[in-house]
Amino acid sequence: MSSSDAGTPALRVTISDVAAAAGVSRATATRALKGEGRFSPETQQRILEAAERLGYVRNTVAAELAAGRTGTVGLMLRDASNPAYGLLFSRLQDEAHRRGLDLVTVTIGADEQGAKQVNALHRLLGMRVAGLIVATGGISAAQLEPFADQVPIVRAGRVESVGRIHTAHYDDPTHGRLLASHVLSLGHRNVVVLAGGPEASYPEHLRAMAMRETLINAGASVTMISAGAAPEEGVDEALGSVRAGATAVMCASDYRQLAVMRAARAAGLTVPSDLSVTGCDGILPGADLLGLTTVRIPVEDVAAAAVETMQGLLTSGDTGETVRRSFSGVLVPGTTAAAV
Amino acid sequence: MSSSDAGTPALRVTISDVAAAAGVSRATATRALKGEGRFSPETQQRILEAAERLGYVRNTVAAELAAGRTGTVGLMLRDASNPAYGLLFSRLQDEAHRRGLDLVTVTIGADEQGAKQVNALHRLLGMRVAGLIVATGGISAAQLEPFADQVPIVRAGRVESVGRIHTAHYDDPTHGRLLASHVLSLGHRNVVVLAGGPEASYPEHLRAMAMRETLINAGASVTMISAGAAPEEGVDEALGSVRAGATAVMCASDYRQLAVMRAARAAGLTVPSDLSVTGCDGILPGADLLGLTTVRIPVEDVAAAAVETMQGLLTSGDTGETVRRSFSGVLVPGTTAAAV
DNA sequence: GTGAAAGCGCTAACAA
DNA sequence: TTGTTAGCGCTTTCAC
Repeated sequence: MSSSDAGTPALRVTISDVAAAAGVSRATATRALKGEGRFSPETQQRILEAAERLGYVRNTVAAELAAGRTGTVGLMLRDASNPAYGLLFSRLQDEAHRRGLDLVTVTIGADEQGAKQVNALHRLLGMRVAGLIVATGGISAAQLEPFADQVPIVRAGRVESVGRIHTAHYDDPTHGRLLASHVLSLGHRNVVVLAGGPEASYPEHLRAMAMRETLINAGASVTMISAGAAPEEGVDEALGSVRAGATAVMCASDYRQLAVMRAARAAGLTVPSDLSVTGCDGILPGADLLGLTTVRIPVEDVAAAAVETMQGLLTSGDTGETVRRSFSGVLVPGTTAAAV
Repeated sequence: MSSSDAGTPALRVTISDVAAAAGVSRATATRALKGEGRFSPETQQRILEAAERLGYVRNTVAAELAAGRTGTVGLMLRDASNPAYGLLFSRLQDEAHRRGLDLVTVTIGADEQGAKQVNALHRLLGMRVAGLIVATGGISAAQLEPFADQVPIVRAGRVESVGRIHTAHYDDPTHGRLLASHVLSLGHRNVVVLAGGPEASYPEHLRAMAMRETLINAGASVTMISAGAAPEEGVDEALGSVRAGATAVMCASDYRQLAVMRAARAAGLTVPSDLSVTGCDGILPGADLLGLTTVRIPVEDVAAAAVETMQGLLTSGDTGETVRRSFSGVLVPGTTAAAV
C-alpha cells in the first residue's frame, strides 16, 4: 500500500488535483473524502481512487484553519531527561491515544527564564490547539491565565490554585508526610531535610515543608537545607550535619537521594548504619535493587486524570467550575533507611 | 508584562484587529510585527503597542500556510518512558534550541501498527515542517521514503541504510564488541547473550549479533536467547543456562541487566560471584551505585549530530548525498562482572 | 447530489 | 513607506 506510486510528489498533491482527476469540484471531493454530507457512491469511489492513485495527503493544518477548529491538544513539557517527567509524558501520550486525542508537544529547557516558555506557549496557541496540557512548573499561572478562557488548560503534576486552570496533580504534602512518618517510626529524632528551593522545584519544596512540619510536630530536631536544581547541591552540607549528629537525611527527590548515597560512599559512610536516607519519586528503574526508600508517585493516575479532564472540557464544554484532582502515592520502604 | 490587559479574547485577535487598531493595513502590520521589510519606526511602535494591548498571538499555522514554508522541524518520537529515549529527546530539544530550530514533537505508541504512525507522520507533514527527525524504530524506511524528497529526513539513534534518509546513529555493533571483549578478558568462556529479537528491538539485536560473533571468534561457547520487548522475558531461561554452566549473562540493554539481577537475587544467586552480568545503555541514574557493567551510549553526540545534519540540510540545501554518521560509546566496567 | 463562492488568518509580490 | 491584490489548501453555507 504505497502512498505514492508514480513519481508524484506526495505533498504537492492538493484536493484540487484529486477533484480535477475525478472530474468533480473541490467541495464534493472534500465531502467524499471525509465521508460526510451527500454524494453518490460512484462519485465517492472515483474520488477515493483518484486520491489513492495520486498519493494525496490531506493538509491537516489547512483543513483545521478552514474549519476553524482543531482536534489537537498541545502539551507543554519539561525536560524529559528526568525519568519522572519522561514517564509522565509517556503516559499522557498513551492516554491521549486511547481517547483519540492528538497531542503535539513542545518542551522548554529548564534553563530559560520566562521568555522561551512564553514563546513555546505562543507556538502552541498559534497552532490554535483545542486545549493545553501543561506539565512543567516553568510557566506561571499568570502567564497561563490570560488564555484560560480561550482554551481549556489542564496542569498535570503540579498543583495550581489560581483562576481557571484545571489540575491533575500529585499530593506532594502527603508524600512528604508519609516519608517523615516512616523516618519517625524508625526512631530518628535528628533529621536533615534536603530539597530544592521553591523556585528550583516547587513540588520538592512542598514535600520538604510537609516533612518539616511532621517531624517538628513529633518533637524531632530538623535541619533544612535549601538547594538549587542540581542534585549534588547541598549534599556536603547534609553530610556535615550527619557528622554533627543527624541520623537521617530526607531528600525531596530520588535524584538527591542518589547523590547523598554517592557522597556518603565516597566519604566512607555506610547507608543505613551510619545514616538513613530517603527520597521521593520511585520512578527510577532499579530503585528496588538499590533499596531506595521512597514514595512511588502516581504518574499513571495523574496522566489519566489530566487527559480525562481535558476530554471532558473539550466535549461537554467548560462548565465553569475548575477541576482540581489530587493523587497521592504509596510509601516504598527500602533498605536505605533503618532504625536508629 | 501582562499579555492581555483588557478582557480581550486573546486568541480571537487577528492581525486585522491589530492593523485596524493601529490604523494601518494588514500588510504593514505583518512587516512591522516581524521586523522585516520597510516601515517607519513610529508606525512599528504603534503596531507593536496595539498588538501588546490586544494580546495578539500570531496564528503560526496560518502564517506558515500562507508563506508556504516553516521554521519548524518535526520530531517523531518513541515512547519516552525509556530513559534512553527520554534523554535523547531532551538532548535533541536542547540542541535544536541552541541552533534556533523550533521543534514540534509527536509520539507514537509502541503498540499501534502502521496506521497511527503514518497518521502522526501526516500530521507533521501537514504542518509543512521544514524537516523531520525520526527517533523511533516504529516507522519503516519504506514509509518515510516517499517524503524524503519533499523534506529532509534524519533518523536519530538507529541506523538506516536505505535511500535518502540521513542518520546520526549509535554504533551498536561496536557496543556489543566492547562488552564481549570485556567479558572475554575476565576469562568467561561460557556465556549467555540475552536480547530482544530484531522485531522487538533492532538495536538490541545488532548488539547481540556483535557479541555473539566476538565471543565465538574467541572460542567461547555462546547461548543466544531471543526475547520480546519486555525485560523480564528470557530471564529464567538465562538463569537456567547459568545453572547449566554459563558464567556470564550478557544483556543487550540495562533494563534486562536489572531484570537478571533481580531474578538472580530472588533465586539466591550472587552477582558477580555466582554469575557476571552486563548490560548496555549506561543512561540509568544510579547505574554507578548499582555498579552496572555497561556501555554508555553517546546520546549527546547523536542528538547533536542529528540536529547539526538537519540544519545543514536546511540551510545549504540537500546536496544529494546521504549523510550517515555513527557514534560509539565507552565501556563502563562495573562490579556486576568479575573474573571467573 | 453537486458546484460556486466566500473565507479561515496570514504573507508576498506588486503598485502606489 | 504603505496599501492592494492574490492567494496558501481546505471547508462550508447555500443555491442549483
